[in-house]
Amino acid sequence: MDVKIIDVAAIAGVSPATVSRVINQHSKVSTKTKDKVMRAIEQLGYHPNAAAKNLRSQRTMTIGVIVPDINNSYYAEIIKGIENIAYARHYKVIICDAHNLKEREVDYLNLLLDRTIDGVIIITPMLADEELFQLADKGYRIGIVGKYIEHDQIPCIYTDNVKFSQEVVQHLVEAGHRNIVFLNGYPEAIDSYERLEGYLKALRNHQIPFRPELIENGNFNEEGGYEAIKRLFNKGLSFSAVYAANDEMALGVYKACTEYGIRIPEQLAIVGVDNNRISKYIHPTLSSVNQPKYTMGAILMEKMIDTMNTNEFQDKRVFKVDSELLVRASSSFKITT
Amino acid sequence: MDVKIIDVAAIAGVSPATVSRVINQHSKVSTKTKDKVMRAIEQLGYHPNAAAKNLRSQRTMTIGVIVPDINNSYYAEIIKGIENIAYARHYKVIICDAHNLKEREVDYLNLLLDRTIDGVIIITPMLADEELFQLADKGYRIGIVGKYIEHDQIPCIYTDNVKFSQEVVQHLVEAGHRNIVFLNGYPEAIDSYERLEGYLKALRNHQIPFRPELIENGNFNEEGGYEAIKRLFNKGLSFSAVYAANDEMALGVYKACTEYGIRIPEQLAIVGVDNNRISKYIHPTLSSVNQPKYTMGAILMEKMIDTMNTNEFQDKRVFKVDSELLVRASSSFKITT
DNA sequence: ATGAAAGCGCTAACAC
DNA sequence: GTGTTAGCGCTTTCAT
Repeated sequence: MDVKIIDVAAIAGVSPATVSRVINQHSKVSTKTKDKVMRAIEQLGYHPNAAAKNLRSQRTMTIGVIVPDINNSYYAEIIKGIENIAYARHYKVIICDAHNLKEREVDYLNLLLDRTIDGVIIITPMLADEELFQLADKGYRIGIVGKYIEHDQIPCIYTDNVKFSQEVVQHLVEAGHRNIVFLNGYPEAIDSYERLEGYLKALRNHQIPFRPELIENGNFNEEGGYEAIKRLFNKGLSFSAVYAANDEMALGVYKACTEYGIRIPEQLAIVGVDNNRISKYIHPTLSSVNQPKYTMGAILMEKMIDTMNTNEFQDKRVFKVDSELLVRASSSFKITT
Repeated sequence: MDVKIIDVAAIAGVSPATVSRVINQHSKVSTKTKDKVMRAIEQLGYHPNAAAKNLRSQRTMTIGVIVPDINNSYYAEIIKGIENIAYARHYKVIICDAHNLKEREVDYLNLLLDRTIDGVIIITPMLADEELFQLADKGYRIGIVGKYIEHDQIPCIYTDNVKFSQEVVQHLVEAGHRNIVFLNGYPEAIDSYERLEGYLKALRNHQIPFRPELIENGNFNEEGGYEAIKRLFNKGLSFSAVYAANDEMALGVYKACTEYGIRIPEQLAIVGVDNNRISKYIHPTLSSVNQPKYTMGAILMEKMIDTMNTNEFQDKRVFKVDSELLVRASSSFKITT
């Protein structure tokens, strides 16, 4: 832009300071001068220069969002929640696709250090908690979606993996299953071990003996789920149900079943997690756990903005939201022993 | 950050200008001083302040991307291409979800005016070409994905809707269909009328009479496709195939077929566009046109960055990429008359 | 209620 | 090859 605050000031016959006050609603301006200034702004088509503003005010009104994979509808929905609140509060969102790479996560975190962004929301971080703590301790604003964090400066929102996992297993047990495979993601991921924990707890509650050979790793993706279940099939193990730690892996199980001629749900029941849109369309429809993704993004963003503005956690820091098991065809067959 | 360029300069025993030169690889620095400076930077943990840099250099190294809906895998894939190039070229990407609202598109475009971003890529813009021209004429950098634009300062990339539409219809005709429904999106959308144009051309080529009553609008979404095809069913019109201008609407057709007990593809053949991931999973699998989404995003971003840096279109401005019809089960039944 | 003036931290033009 | 200096355009004391 060529026109700057001093030009507006000249036209309006006031000082740049006054123009600034008008723009930033600094109350202490008479209605008359405010009008003059507004007219001048209008007339010149003045737009405040963001960089100058940022430099002077030491904030950018921009939040970074580090997401493992933007083209995964699970994350996209969370981003949608974040973005929507951002828009309403006049914040901008810089999207950072980490491609599931820790290195990229770190790279993007550096935007904090050079003040490109005022804060960052990390969705299911790969970074160790310790590393996040260090940044927070230095005063950088961080928020976490999808994981509980033990640091009083880091707001976080997550869902109770253990709880819904127990519900999944209970549902399967009630349908008559006692030999239930658990397909987990990468073992380091919080979502993996918490879901595993729920699985184990539920087995215990129902006095079903734990068979470690029924646990397999599928890396949270379709191919991984496909390979994992094939390993189990090939070992000749007996089981009548699969609880996959996400829908992608469940999709892999479908594929393997087609190849092996195994009927779902009569011969094998399947339950996934995420309520991926595909789960409603695939045949048979896939039972899955639905998480309030949009809400998680929205709530955390709201909290981030609030704490950045007040510099205080006036109340809640940790948000735990409930997920819900949606029973569909893939697990709707009762077996009798 | 508390440490600034002058602090580094002091420690290294040089001037701030030299430090700046080192940071920005301004060659004309002796290896010795460069080393000293690097050490000082390291030692102090110095990070250049982005706002100051932006203000001084009049650029933000940030590109805005205005997308109709981020939680649509079609767009998400394009963004992925954009984002990946941005990362490689050290650009940041501000994501702007227009929620299919022209008003929000305009809002986000304003980021250009206050120099928050150096340029903006609009994916299938709602804004009239004229309005885009005006911005470009004022020197703002704009790029378009998914539409041809007639302005020598606006790079654009798009796919040949007319061409692949003809292929779709030809495929259907070869399978014996002569009464083919065309489900289009909102009529104003370029993708709608170009696909319609291809449909009409193909009919002409095959000397099939055009029946206007076989054209219905489905607004590019599942619900719209569902309603549209129901209107046709209810009118008692005869047709044996549906060409839906996108997969979402095709999904709606599936739903209606289930309700009406119509078998796909024996009683009704269906072809969509976008190669939505669901098309591979739904039963029967949906024939669809695959667009090189990722590539479109990547190529355009590359072009944007190049032109922003050289201030010139050294060569190509318009990119036309090919799409490909993927024939699946939903249209794999030959009928004989 | 308003104005004057001092920077925010950096880069680039000009010296040397 | 390196230093000096003058801003980039804005906000914010401190006066008045």
